Amino acid sequence: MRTSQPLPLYKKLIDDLKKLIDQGAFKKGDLLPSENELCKTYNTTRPTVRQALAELINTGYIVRQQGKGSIVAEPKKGLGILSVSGFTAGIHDKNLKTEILDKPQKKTWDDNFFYELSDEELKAGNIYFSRLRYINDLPVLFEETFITNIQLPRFTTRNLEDRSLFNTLNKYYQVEIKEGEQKIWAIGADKKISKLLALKSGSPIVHMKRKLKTNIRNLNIYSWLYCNTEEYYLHDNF
Amino acid sequence: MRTSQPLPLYKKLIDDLKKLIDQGAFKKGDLLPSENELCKTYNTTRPTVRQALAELINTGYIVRQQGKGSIVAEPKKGLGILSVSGFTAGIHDKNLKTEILDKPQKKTWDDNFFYELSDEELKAGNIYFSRLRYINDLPVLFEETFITNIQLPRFTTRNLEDRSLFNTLNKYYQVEIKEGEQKIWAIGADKKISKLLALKSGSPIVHMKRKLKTNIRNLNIYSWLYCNTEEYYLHDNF
DNA sequence: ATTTATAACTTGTATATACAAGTTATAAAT
DNA sequence: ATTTATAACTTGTATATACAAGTTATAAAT
Repeated sequence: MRTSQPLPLYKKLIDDLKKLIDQGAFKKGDLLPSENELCKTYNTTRPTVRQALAELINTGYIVRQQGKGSIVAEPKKGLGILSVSGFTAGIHDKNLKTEILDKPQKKTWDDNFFYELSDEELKAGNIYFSRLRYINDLPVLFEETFITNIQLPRFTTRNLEDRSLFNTLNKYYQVEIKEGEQKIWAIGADKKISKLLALKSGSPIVHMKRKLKTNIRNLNIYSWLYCNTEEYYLHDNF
Repeated sequence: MRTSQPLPLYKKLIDDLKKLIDQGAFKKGDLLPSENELCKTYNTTRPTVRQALAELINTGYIVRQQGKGSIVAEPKKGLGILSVSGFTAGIHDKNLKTEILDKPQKKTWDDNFFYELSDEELKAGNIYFSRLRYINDLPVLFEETFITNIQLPRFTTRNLEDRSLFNTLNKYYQVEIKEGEQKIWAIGADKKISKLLALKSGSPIVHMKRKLKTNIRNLNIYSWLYCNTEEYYLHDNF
């Protein structure tokens, strides 16, 4: 791979500060070093430092208070993507299980795919896989995923258990989710879905179709979700 | 009311540009005046202009492209709040109708209200109302709303038809939505809901419970939604 | 007519600086 | 001991400027 050009200073500052907060060096409520202190540390000037801090405000890492400083906050939840929550206690990692039903495989797009596809996407085809997620050994969420097959060498051999899809894309392929959309319906479970989710046929389930756009042109992630909400619900912070 | 201090220049720029885009003077895909042109018009310098443009990027009004300019975009939907969309054509204003079923009225909180309430909220009570929304004369969304009754004089006399709840709160009471959460289920419509939404009893509908926090302490907006998704779906951009 | 180079534009990153305005600890006055 | 003023800090807003780097229309060369 070609060595990429050096990061702009303000982006390095963003990365450094986010890392420090993520790692717990600064905890919620703590004051970040003042703008002038950061200027000295990074040998730069306030406009550059403030450019970085603006990004931390947007992503919810900090709030600023005039006269006081930059206060570390709870980072916002990611992108309005719904997570599954239980009615009672929080769901611990060990109560979550993911089963791969269809292993990642190269496919061509269906002729009447729900979303409109660009010519580049049509040419590239997709990588398809499906997963069934369990909470406390109860099947709760069936998910089919289509990823445009662009710049994803050896992806079909990756391990996608747990919550690792976004991690894998980010770590090995530098893919970041930029924005997206989701559509939501309530439908009656058909035969296949009711069997997967251990429900009576026709039981109300939440169906979602999502399109996530990434930082790489034409590389989009599409997913169809079918969720059993008898014991759990879909949850979203914004 | 006391005359507030003059708006900072960059905020005036934000307001002006947003207004121009909202009013359609610049349409999706159009190029905004270049930074240097805006500098001349407002008799200021690029850092100030860029401070304003940064805000427009964050709220999704524009995207910028190096070498080209600031391109007007589709503004992001607000705060991950789901809107109702049709399968076919876009929904025009005249196809939307809102019927007030229960007029705004002061109430006390239910003993086992779904969300936990602060002592101040319990003491203040709430303003309750319910609305039924139609698209093309089809009842699609039944919504019950509870607003903590704090600093809302004469609210029960306000007109809440159309999409004006947030506008009313903002315009007359300076209330802004800061953050929120939503929980989503698929349920079978009970007798009352199925009648309101003109569905067979037991038809799958989307049920949401939402809590929206505002800039005013203890003033929260709670709403229960019941949505008929046979002809339309809930839609969300993020 | 087509290709190539260039000039003139655009936004991206950065420095250097100034004063306004809010917060907080300290020193001075009572 | 308590109050008051001040100094030293913080972020907020703004000016002025410079060069890098991407885009596009135009002019020059072929």
